[in-house]
Amino acid sequence: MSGISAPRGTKDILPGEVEKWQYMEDIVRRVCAGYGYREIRTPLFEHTELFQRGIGEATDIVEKEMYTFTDRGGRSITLRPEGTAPVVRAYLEHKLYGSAQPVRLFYLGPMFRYERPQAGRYRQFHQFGVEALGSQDPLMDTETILVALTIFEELGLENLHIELNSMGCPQCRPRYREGLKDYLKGRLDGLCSVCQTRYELNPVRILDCKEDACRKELEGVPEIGDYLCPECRGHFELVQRYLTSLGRSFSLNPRLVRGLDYYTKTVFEVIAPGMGAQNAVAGGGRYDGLAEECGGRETPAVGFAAGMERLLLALESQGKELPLPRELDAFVAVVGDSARTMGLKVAVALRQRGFKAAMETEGRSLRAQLKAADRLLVKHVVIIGEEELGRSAAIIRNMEDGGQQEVPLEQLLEAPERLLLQKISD
RNA sequence: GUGGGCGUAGCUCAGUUGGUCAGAGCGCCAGGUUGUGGCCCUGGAGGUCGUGGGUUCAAGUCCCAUCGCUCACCCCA
Repeated sequence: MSGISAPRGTKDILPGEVEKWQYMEDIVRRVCAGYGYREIRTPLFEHTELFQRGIGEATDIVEKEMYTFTDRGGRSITLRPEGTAPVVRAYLEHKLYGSAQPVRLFYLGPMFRYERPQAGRYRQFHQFGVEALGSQDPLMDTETILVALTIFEELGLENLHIELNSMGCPQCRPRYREGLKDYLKGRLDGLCSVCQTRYELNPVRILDCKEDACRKELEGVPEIGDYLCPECRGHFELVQRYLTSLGRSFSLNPRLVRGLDYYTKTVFEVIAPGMGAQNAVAGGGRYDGLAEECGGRETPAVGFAAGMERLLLALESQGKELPLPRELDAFVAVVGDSARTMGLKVAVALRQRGFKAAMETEGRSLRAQLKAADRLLVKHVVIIGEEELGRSAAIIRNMEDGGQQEVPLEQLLEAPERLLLQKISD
């Protein structure tokens, strides 16, 4: 209603909502740490070139979704649309290949893509992700998938579906690409206009097209699985075997291609049921060629990213309520000017003892103060009025059961924990 | 970029074929209880009816434009 609102595709996360985010972030950090991953924080913007080279010119992200601008120094800058390229850049820039390999990293934060917003899609959205750099072991592919699944389970999500595919490597993917083009050559007229341009630029992505016409032409399309070189085939089989050995179910989807060019070998998505169009809560895979593409040494790596808004939506659609703890341990209510000073002392003493405590500042009636405390979901109200002050005492009122008792001020100031904790455990 | 739906108090919404239509519930503030929350009662604050044009004696109510929100397509988190 007032003049300025948050920009399209962005939103404020207000108290009441932000606690859910903190809860989710805590789980992400704890699980990642439990797998030996350490947090990395990269800039929110990078040189545009990083994403152009890393993600690939022919991708939707680079073609039409980046927030790119020229800074005052004439540099082309882009708000990060994803987290992997920046992490790889940091790994190379700080020569992390010099530390013990593989390097396990995770990140958490906002990403930016210029798209039309809709349910589960925003222009500023939040992802967390992990990247394991310096390992070509299929066990590492499995590990990153496990990290994702563990986090989702800790959050309480159920019935998640894993889709797996292999994109091959520089040895075998070109052969598949050619096989695909051979198959499509006589069918170009039947493809949508977008796919006709993809034919030359990035034919593999035609597999991913949802147009009916294209799907029809693709009915007998060769699958990459038939073209994988022995190395890629063996790698993919091991990833599957490791997952199976842990009792993890998944399905193979030969059409799973992913929108970024840098993937090699394993790719996967995690799908949440019942979420409508935007049902991919996480996606990732192996990207053995990205570091070289960024101008660095060859570095095999694998990782994934998960969308936090979508996870919250998935939790909501599954009826999972995230725990919302009571915010304040105590509210100090004061009646009369002289009580204000003592109330201030009491509030400070409570906080020094580790209690979360707020106090009355508006000079309202006791009734109004209790009403306010009630709405703040406070466990206890400490009441200090002229009468109590005269007796060097205060009242502690339990807002959950309505019970209250008068206690000496001295005790409240020196050792409040017994008074409040005793009440809490009741 | 394409297409559909919607824009009336903080929130959820009523407002019949244009003529007391500027309202209700909840929320908020205050009082009833001059020192005690949740229930109840009373009162109060709060809206250029998204914005700008147009039609009309008269427009939340019709028309156009515009902005915003929302859902879907493409694609992705």
